[in-house]
Amino acid sequence: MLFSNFFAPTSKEIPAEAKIVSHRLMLRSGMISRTASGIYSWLPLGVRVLDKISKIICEEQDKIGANRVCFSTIQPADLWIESGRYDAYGKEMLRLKDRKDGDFLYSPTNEEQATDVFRRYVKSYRELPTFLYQINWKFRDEIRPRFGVMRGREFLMKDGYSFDADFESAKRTYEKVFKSYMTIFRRIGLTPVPVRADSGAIGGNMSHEFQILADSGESTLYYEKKLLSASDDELMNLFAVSEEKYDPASAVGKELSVSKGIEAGHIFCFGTKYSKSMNAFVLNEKGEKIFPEMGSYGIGISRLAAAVIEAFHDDRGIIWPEAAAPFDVTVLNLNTKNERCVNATSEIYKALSSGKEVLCDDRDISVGEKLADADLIGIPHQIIIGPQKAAVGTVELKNRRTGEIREMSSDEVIGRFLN
RNA sequence: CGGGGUGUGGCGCAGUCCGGUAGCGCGUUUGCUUUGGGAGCAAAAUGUCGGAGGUUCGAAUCCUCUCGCCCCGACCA
Repeated sequence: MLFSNFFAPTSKEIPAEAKIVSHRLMLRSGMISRTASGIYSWLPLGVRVLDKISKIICEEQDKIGANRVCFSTIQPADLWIESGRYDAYGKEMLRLKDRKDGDFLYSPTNEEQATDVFRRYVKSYRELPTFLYQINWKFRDEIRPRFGVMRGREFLMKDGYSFDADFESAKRTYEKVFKSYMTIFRRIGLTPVPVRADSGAIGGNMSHEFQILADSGESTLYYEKKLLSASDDELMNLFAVSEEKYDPASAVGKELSVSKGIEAGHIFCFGTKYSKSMNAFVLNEKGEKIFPEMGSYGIGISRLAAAVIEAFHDDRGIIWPEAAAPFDVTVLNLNTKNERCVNATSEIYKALSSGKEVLCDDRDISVGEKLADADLIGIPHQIIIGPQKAAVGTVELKNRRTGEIREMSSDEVIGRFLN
């Protein structure tokens, strides 16, 4: 992609509305654009990040036997009246009417929808466990949206729903998801802290939140110091809670850390609440009705995009971890009128485009502006082509993460990325 | 919903107290220069001052109502 052809409205002005660094950088780098309070349009840079994160999530969910679906975002009220949540959900649910004055809603979560699909098609215990997930936009009419997409009203969430024949099986599924989530966050380059949580409106008795450590986080976490180096099997049994559940008496003798965190994921094992209320059953080997033990599992993808920025930035801009980066590498031609620079840029750009996502800055603007944009957008690797070095046949490769700059020939830099 | 702010060219703001017909910086456009860290010079364009009503010879400014947005609290991925 040529920068001259790329829609990324960058700005050096700090938007007045943005109070936290990720929100500022998302606006300044042209990732998002505000439509209304808590509602954002995602611009090309932002969409690329959402796609990168989504891809990792899909790969890891598929590995544990989850099936990707896409539920309707508009749902009839009847489904929610059946589960009892139509009234219980309150004003956070956006309610709509169609032309026939029928009651609908924009889904804030999908236990009902998942249970409805399940009960229509799954009739036998032999088909369990069943695991459906989707990546789709949700709407919750939050009392107070804030911090950009960190707490938006409309947000992209991966939500999964599992159906197991009995509690033991449901618990195994829960543990598989737990590990899958740890892998997902780590692949994105983040350090997740799983804490025991309340199950809130979803209901149930087993629940963990996955918190990303960040000073701007809204949750306060208390957890055993050794948690950050524990294996996944040990993790579930270590002491880690958010502030609301923290009771100093239960932590005596444990060496605790206290940090702020961003809740990026939340998993629940809640039993038969929905299968029973919605009459979703299968027959067991004796021909008896059984109501599946359910779990639901969410990751806030749009929030995660912001959380990654909270975790990885400096005073110049974003520093994307490779797994979430909108492009793999950016090629910066510092002088578009210098023949050597133009040739080297074109050669490198063409070579890398076959195998990498490359953003090539071919704009005829000042050097400082290009470098500033490159840092602001924060693509992990920058290939810098300027007249001084090009004259001796070299370019510079800068690692945005470490700041390290290496001089190498065009061929070397191409080889570095296409090996 | 309660409390606190705020709304003025694309963005950031001044002007509001003390009414007199809108200004600054950035960005944008054109030309020239420049080219290794948010360029220089010159010229130019862009505003129904959030909206409605009122007071007045005259309203960004005063009054009434209204809407949007931001921050602090309860809720959540």
